[in-house]
Amino acid sequence: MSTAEETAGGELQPWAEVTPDAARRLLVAAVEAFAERGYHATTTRDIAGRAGMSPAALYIHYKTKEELLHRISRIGHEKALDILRTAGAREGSPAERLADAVSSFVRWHAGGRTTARVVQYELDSLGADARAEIIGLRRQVDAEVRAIIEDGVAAGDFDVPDVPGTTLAVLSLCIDVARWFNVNGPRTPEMVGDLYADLVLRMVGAPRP
Amino acid sequence: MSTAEETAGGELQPWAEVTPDAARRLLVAAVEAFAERGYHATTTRDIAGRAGMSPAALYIHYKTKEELLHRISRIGHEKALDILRTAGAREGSPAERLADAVSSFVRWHAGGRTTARVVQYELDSLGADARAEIIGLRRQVDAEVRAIIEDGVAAGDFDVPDVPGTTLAVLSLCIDVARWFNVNGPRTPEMVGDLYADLVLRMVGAPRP
DNA sequence: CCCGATACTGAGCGAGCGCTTAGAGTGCCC
DNA sequence: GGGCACTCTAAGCGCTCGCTCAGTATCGGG
Repeated sequence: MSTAEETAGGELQPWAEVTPDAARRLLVAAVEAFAERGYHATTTRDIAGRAGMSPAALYIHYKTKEELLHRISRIGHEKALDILRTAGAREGSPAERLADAVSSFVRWHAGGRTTARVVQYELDSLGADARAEIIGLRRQVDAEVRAIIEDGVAAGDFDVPDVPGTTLAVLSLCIDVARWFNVNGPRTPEMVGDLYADLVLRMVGAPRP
Repeated sequence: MSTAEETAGGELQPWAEVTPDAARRLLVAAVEAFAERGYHATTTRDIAGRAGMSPAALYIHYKTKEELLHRISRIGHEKALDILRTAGAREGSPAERLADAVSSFVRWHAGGRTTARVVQYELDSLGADARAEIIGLRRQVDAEVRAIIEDGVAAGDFDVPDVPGTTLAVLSLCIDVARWFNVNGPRTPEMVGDLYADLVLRMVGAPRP
């Protein structure tokens, strides 16, 4: 996690766990292609081409095209959950923890927009079994954010009439960053993260710095 | 606009302008199929089948499959813009107008989730020319919301450090409703509209009722 | 009563899809 | 140095895609 792990897009590579090297290259190529064109509009020939291999090479490392999407989705959701768990478990007031969770979650969606797009918007392209597994991870993501908001309400720091609804809105706001964020736009991921943390603290009626 | 215009899903039919009848049936079938499976995963045979016609019948009324998406997208964006213009032009304080804009915009995204999904998430499936036209409509949508927020800031009713960023966040929040809203879930479109209007007033630091 | 215009169908074309298979190249252990 | 496991390619199979076209049913106007 210490050495250079950036692509041309300035995106961190959380794919170090994928081995061997050829399998990782194929997976990274698939992430880029799925993010650009969508899962169904991407061909296995396109993925293999981006990885500098023949179309048949894909099937040495993955059983089907859908298995690629499944692995991308699971690793991505685990990373997102990890980010929220880290923010939720840190020391500090509920407001500080919520601001940390939102800003880091948003930074991940903006900075790793290619990955986040696939993770958040291609869920319906998975088969029933794989989709059910991913939905389980999403429930854990939801629970993580709700727990912070409930802490703030219990501590009297937040004013939230509808905790489940507000949790949903906060997550929805963060996730949609992957749809509109433009790497060549005027905002850096850090700027959006700070703006959104402030907006979310307003939404829960927390005292802001 | 007065008589029964509801589908089985309880969704208003804004497709009265599409004639003749067979062309409208094909377009409604395309909206449902695109919303369920996405544009690229939908076949022309599927669209024609849902409309109770042969695959070839589609090409009597539309030149290509993409023309169907283009027409759906344009009509949908015009409807969305119309909703925001109506709310923005009504009488009342900036807070009342913003709450009205958000709640009606959200009701449209939740109640007409099938249409909204296609309109908001299949933009990239359009060709360059059609996409450029739709992006123009989106800019007008953005301008409409920003104008209300600017009015509130000018009147001293709102506290918004970053008007463009907050406008983006408000629209993003509303649009993402089309992704997660579930017709069989616990919330009605009206409940989500009210919740979101309140959350947005908090985001802009407006006095709330 | 027939005629042309309109709306539609059945059959199918060329292309590109996901995926398979036979075989070639490469390195490692004995 | 020979055998073997692993990795990759060239070729192509069966299928479905978007779309086309010749032909049929229907119907209002003369």
